[in-house]
Amino acid sequence: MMKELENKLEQKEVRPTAMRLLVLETLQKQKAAVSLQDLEDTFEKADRVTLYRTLKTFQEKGLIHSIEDGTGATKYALCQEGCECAPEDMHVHFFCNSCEDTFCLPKFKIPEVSLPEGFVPMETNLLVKGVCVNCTA
Amino acid sequence: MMKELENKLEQKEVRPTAMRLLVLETLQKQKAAVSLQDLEDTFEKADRVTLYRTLKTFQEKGLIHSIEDGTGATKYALCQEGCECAPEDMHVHFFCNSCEDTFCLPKFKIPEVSLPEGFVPMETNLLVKGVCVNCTA
DNA sequence: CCTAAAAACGCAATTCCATTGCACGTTTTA
DNA sequence: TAAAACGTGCAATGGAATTGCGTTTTTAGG
Repeated sequence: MMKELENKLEQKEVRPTAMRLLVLETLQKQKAAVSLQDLEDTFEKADRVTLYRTLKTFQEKGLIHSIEDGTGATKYALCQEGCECAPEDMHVHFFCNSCEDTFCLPKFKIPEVSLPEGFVPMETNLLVKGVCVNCTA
Repeated sequence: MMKELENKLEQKEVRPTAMRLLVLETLQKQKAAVSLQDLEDTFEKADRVTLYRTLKTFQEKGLIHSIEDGTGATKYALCQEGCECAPEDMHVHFFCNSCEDTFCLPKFKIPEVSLPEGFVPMETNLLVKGVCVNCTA
């Protein structure tokens, strides 16, 4: 199983260190996006900066993407299957006002947006706030 | 002219102090959204906190709205005519990667987004990043 | 196998932005 | 006009992101 994680890292040209494997494993388990603080809480022994740089590396290599959900803390999420984390492949993020979790909704594409003359779009982020499926019950 | 500004404030139940009139006047002149830092640079004599609270008041009273453009600093913009700054009246914001200005595009509505079963949307923010009309030349 | 170079890590410290507490002056209102 | 409410300025705090640098670990070459 660790082998799978190793492969995943190596495919993206990220050297599979112990720390990185653990972080990747954790990210895979999550249903919601995680913040740096969340990771710190998960790995109490690990250094904040190491985790920070791990996330940064993952992001640069296209393993994860970051999300600004308005809470002030950046959240991170692995892209699910089918999502390349590429700018063109834009999906929706949902922030739950109740549980304050942020979800990545790769299956729900952002509709085309019309812009004024001369504005050239490169990437698009759509953040929907509301109540998530776990909190509507 | 100052009278107009005064009226605008009073209509929103904001008492027209000297500082507030100046800030409002400045905001009206802007084509792009401004940050607290921008205001500090404009009014070097004014206190950061006063400007901060002025913006906060304006926002609470519905004169302006805030924008998170991913730069870390919150930007603020007056709503143009026709925009009520209400959650339902959602418009697009455009961040220029070149000049790093953020524009409010009230004429361009956010298309309806479909969400998974059980997710209830309440407000929506669409941030498009790219190159603005001033930088495409 | 050994060593030099490169990469990752850990700790300390800094920066940037947002926010709060409190004292003081001004405006409103009873 | 006195009390209360409000606005302003200064000092200080807090949270998150980020950098510097020395140490450890890993990699690649001899």
